[in-house]
Amino acid sequence: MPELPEVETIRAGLERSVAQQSIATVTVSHPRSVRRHPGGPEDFAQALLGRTITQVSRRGKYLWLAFADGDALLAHLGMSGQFRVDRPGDPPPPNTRVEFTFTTADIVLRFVDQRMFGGLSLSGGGAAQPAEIAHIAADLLSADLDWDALVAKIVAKRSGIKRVLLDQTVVSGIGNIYADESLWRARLHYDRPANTLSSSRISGLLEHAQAVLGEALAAGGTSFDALYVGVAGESGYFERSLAVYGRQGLPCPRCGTAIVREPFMGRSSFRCPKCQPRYRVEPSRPSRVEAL
DNA sequence: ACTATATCCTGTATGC
DNA sequence: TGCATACAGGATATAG
Repeated sequence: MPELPEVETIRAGLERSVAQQSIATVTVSHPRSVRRHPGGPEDFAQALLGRTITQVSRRGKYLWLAFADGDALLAHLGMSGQFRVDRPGDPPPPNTRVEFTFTTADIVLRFVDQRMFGGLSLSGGGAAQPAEIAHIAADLLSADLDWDALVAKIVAKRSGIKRVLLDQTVVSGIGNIYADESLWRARLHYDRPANTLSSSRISGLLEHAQAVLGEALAAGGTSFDALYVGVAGESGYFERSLAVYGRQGLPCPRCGTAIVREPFMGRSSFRCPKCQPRYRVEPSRPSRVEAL
């Protein structure tokens, strides 16, 4: 599942391949992949012709190709989206949904998406930052992150801490894999209410999350299968560094206890039952009212 | 305002 | 062997 490290790996690969290129042709082979474009697939393709890409940017799990005219092509990979940079004539990978060719580069850019939770859209005036993602918070690797404000926002929430980590309007870029890995490093249970944690504990959790994301990025992301690969089809290799995600029944790398898998928020959560015990509400001590 | 859930989608794995 | 079901989960719409 593409989360921040995977999206950033793809962003960097795209920037190396398509920056300074002008779009020559656009072929949409499945309308769902451009469902957020109001004018439909034909209008989407037509509107992109001749645009020159200046750079490729990212915020959280969104990325966008900025155009010289100030607009942008906004993309989200969803569960299974990929960008592939191929040679013309290379057979298209299965589930290729949109294809681009360029006026000068001898490459074809393909948006591939098996499950089609992802998609592409044209963002008017979005080159610096698309208005469509104004609600997406800064991520833990971004320069404009306000650490203290983030901690304050989290400590005010009553939701389980994992739900908060996954809320892209609080902090962006974290998905199920890195949420579980961060919580394991911080020895926290996923359902512990955020407002039962001290600010320093939350800050520590965020430092762990930042470290996990950075390490995964350095490894090129996490590839479980062919659903996440880089723009040249290469796998990331952070999977071997995962402590808990997908490892139910295997020993916790810290204490040896078997990792468990439990449903939470309609998806799987992985934790060490010994390092990350369920949070118990402190028994409120009988309030002796002195005056009585 | 805040919190939680239903929904979208398809290839793969598992169960009977 | 074949068919049915479960599962993977990011973001959004909707409900409470």
